[in-house]
Amino acid sequence: MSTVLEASTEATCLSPVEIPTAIDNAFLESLIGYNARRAALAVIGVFMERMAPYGLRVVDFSVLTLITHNPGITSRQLSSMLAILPPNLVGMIRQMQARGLIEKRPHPNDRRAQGLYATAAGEQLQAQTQQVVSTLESEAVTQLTPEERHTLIRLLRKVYEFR
Amino acid sequence: MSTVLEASTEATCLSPVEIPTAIDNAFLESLIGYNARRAALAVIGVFMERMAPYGLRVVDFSVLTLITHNPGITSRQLSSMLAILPPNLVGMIRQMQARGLIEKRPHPNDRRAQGLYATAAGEQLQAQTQQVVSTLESEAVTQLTPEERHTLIRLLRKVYEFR
DNA sequence: TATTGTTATACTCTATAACTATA
DNA sequence: TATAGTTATAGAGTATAACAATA
Repeated sequence: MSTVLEASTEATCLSPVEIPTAIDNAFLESLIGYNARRAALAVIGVFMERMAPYGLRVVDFSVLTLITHNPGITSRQLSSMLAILPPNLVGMIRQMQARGLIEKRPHPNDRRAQGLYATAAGEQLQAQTQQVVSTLESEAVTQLTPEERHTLIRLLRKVYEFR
Repeated sequence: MSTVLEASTEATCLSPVEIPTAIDNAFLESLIGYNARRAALAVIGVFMERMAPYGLRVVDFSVLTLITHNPGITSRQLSSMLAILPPNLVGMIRQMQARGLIEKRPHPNDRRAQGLYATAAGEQLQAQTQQVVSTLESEAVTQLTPEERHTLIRLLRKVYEFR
């Protein structure tokens, strides 16, 4: 994750032919999608750094969190919630199972499905990393007042819930 | 691009073992990064649909826009601005060149570098698609007042500029 | 010695088709 | 006939190493 917007500042030569040194990025910067993406990348970048020691990617944390908070959730439900296609969940789940973080149990009403449950180790790791994420969240919005933070989330929801 | 958060609503069976039907996603939804990412994905999803007829992806539009607004910009500068690694720009630039949208000219002061310039066709396509993007932006934030839109962008900048 | 643009390549992420067992 | 989970695989996106030409 690198700094996205660093204008080159080599003020060495003023060429007769116009070669830009300070870049005009006004239009892209006026777009919600552009700014939302940059903000997400910035936060998620730090997120990845902090999660790495625990061997979790962002998506792993999301999966483990949803399973912990929703014991018995199915793979299909995870797929819907996180917009991950079912085939791409198989490996993640298998890996977390192999690490002893989660386990599968037969679904009581549907023998096709399987309920997913966090193990004690999984719950512990989730609690640990949730704390890390909460701390990061506080830091990331240190520039924002609590009210601004609330406003930001409310406005972001408005943007993605209208579709 | 699918709906990310659709709680399964099969109200058929109330099982004795607790199998969640309405999913608890409260923690993830409380995170700036999560909401920013969802908002970005929502807007960019529509973005992709609208750009497809012009044969441009989001990144292509960004590149074409920066070249149009900064005639003579170098590949290295694009790389910094858009957080795209230099090797991954080569193909894009070659393709846009083959489509007659941009052209390369020798850099006046640095024979290693090349200035990138939009052709007449490139400028026309950029103007067309910028209009499409502006329209989309208006629609995407139709739920927001102009002031809210301004606030949203200001707060997003605060989040990603603090690093 | 450092930088620009490039090649080749590897790795990750995401998407599609098809199968099985159940519903 | 439709759905849950899975396999295999294809494609897109992103990353690193190394090179020639030039600074």
